[in-house]
Amino acid sequence: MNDSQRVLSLSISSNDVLISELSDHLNKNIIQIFGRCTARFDGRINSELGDGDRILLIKPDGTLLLHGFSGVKPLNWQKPGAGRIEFRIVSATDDNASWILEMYTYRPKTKESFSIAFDILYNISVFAGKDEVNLHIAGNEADLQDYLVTHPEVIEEGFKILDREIETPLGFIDLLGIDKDNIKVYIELKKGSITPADVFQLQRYRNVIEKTLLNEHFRTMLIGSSIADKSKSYLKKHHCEYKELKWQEIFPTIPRTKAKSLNQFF
Amino acid sequence: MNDSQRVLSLSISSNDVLISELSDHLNKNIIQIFGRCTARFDGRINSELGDGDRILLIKPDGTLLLHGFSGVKPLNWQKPGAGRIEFRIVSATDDNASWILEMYTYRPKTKESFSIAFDILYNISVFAGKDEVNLHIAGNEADLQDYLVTHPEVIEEGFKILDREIETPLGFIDLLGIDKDNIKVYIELKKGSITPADVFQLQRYRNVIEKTLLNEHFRTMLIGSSIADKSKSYLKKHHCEYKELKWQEIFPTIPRTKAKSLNQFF
DNA sequence: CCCTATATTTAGGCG
DNA sequence: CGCCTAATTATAGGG
Repeated sequence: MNDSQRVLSLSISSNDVLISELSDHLNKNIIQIFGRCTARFDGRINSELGDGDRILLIKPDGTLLLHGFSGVKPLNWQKPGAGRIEFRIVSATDDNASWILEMYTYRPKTKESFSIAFDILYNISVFAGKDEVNLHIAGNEADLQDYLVTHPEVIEEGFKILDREIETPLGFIDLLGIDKDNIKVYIELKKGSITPADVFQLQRYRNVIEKTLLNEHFRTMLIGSSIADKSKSYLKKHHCEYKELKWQEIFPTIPRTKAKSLNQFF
Repeated sequence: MNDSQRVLSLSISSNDVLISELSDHLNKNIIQIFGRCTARFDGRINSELGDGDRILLIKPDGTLLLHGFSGVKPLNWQKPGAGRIEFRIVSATDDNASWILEMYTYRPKTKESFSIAFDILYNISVFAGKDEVNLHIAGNEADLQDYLVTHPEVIEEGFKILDREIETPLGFIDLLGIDKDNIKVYIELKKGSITPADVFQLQRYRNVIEKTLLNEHFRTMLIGSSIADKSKSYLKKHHCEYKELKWQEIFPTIPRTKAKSLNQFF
């Protein structure tokens, strides 16, 4: 398929041809249907979507995305792993004057069914392409952990990291360090805001470590970029510490490749 | 705009016209660009996306979605709330033989920049439409909570609900009930599987309630659809209970409206 | 606006 | 495959 054939606009005038063409492109190319529709999803939840103009994307792996005119999340969707996607055209009225394009699929793994009914079709297109998905991400929690191992001084002066991913009976603690006074410090690391769940978790770990270390003095610390007052005082009350690290300020930007002329924007 | 004008395919031959047309449709209609591109996102995280064929959707509210050929999640995206989206065309080579379409936007609230560079454009389309988004969902946790309030007998015979959303020093407990022996039961409700975090949370709450109720006997219970063995035994060890509710079986299906002919699929 | 909690979370990693 | 956890989580709801 050369470049001029990357995009195909399907004719919506002939019903039989349309259904057969859609089937041809399923699991090969992206099928896109723009029209007015209703939808229904049943499975993990039941949802019913009233009339509206939407864009349906059907990816080659079977992913279904039904997008409205706002927001990041689709109105309805289905993950890959469903059975074959079926199309059919049914009469909307007794006199066969108008038609409805229906799509249906069922995903046995999660017992989910998803169906859409278009009563107006504005456009049906097919997109052919290749994408190796070469996505590099820098700055996630694992990267932050790496950074602290090589830059322990941002935690405290004279700080040293002894180990990471320390196993406890309850799971793993991100980091074990030692402060300038040779006191062990167990650290739970969060990229963003500290949630009550994080606080509970650290408190649990503290209880477990207490039993392990017996009378040895030690510290437990949550590192994150922000915390609610309520959580902060709760932590303090339970002998846990909070250290704020605005990682967006300290974490290095990934080196820019000469990504075409993109960087000229900056 | 009548139906025949819902979809517009922009000509990609004239650079100046293209940029001006794109600007015209921004924040009015959905702009869709299908082409070969690279992308870069900086802000909460830094990401660099290598060459590939993708579909870019720009919604009227400023939402940006860059989709590849598989999966539910976009490869890159940006939430609404960014500044104006800018387009420009730059020369890819010294002899001006080929061009690159660049898109850039910055979201001050989260200090995020997002840029995309298309070196091949297969298709640029614009979609006009209206969507009131009439989405009804049944079966989420709030519905399950409502259901238990009116059907407490599914928890235990002779059970009664006394209160909901009980405040603690850190967070809320979903339900407070009383069993057939007049023992108070504090309940944490989950739609799906119980996670270790849920278990910690309930245990914490139990400790807090212990101090409040002093010598009064009480029960604490996690309700969910499944649990790992490890969590189950941990719960038991800490005098917390687990009650399994396969809500998908007990929760009523939402009544089907005559959604065109959709239901004929079932 | 901050804070909290849910989600058809999705997706990845490990045992 | 189940379990666990991070995520540019997104998003809604409450104070």
